[in-house]
Amino acid sequence: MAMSNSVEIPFSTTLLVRDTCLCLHAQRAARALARLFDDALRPAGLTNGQFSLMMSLNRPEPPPMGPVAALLAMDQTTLTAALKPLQRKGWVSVMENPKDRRGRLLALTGEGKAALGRALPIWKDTHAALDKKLPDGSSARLRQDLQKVSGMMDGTPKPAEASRPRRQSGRATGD
Amino acid sequence: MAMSNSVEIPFSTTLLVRDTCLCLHAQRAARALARLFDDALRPAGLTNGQFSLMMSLNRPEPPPMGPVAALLAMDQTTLTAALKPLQRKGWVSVMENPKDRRGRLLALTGEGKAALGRALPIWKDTHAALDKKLPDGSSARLRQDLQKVSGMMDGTPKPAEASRPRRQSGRATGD
DNA sequence: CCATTTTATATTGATATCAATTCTTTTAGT
DNA sequence: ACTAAAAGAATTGATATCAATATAAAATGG
Repeated sequence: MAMSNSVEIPFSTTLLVRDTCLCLHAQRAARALARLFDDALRPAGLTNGQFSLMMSLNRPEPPPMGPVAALLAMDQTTLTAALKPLQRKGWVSVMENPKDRRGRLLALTGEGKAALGRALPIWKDTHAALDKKLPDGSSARLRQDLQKVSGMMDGTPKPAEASRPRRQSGRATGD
Repeated sequence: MAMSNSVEIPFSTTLLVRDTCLCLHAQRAARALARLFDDALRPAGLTNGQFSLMMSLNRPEPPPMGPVAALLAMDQTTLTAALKPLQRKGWVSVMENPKDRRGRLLALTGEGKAALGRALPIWKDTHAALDKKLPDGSSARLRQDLQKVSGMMDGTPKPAEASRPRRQSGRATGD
């Protein structure tokens, strides 16, 4: 009598989702590429994410956190957390912005630049090998398409909801 | 004697990496898509990853863990961890395989199927909206290219290294 | 049948990710 | 200046991710 009415989604639907879901495909490819670059960069003491983050800090002027998080399409709190191990290693310095004491300015240290310099040729080789393994033109096309996707969701908050709270309602309850 | 010799990577290199790194582009797009689907699926009490995982369990026969992890291109230990909250919710059952008592068989419960059924229309709508926002043909092309990337790294261990240890050497030491 | 190896999964520890919240500082409005 | 609102980050708590390792059971080779 329990009768949860087991809605029985057809297997064909499962196959459809499995084959068409862009989000699933993106997560899979992201995991696979992360492992590829993590393995390659391990001798340099960096993960793929740390490499990208540190490279994004290699600028003429130390950037504040907000724009860096936006560039990497990650939550600001994720960036705060990601900086911790890099600060501990002495590769990144986080200093108060004298012009706005709420803000922080992020900069590579000398050691950080050296580590990044050691990682760079590994990145070059790994990426070149990846490019070569992909069918001609795939690489550039994929890059553009991925950029479209991340660009679609970033800065442009649809009108009709300007300045919404950080996110809608309570977290998933899952009764 | 410290002499870290601050290798000064040119800013142009930073821009090159930022613009061409497939791994970075994949991570950004994956994060953006994850947020999109997480937000949409929240009322159903699922994240995008939980949705994909549960959908992959909607089969005629309960699969063991290995193939599911491979399908999702995730580490087996990640799958073990990902199952925990779903088991707690009573949406997925993990049972010992009577044919091979090392293994586990994964199955959706009735409640799990019901939850997945509630999430399905949300996925459909979200994905349709996403497709519509992408330039014509981008969606299918992106899917194919992503599949090539994840497929490139999965089952086909190059010869000349058969049965390598789970991963090469020690973890990144950092310095 | 027993010892060795291999296979399937779990555990531990570290980092990554994000929602919700809090704290501080700045900016706006008066 | 004073107050209220907004902005930038940090913290907390939960899940995700993976390397290294451990455990158990099956397969394999005498």
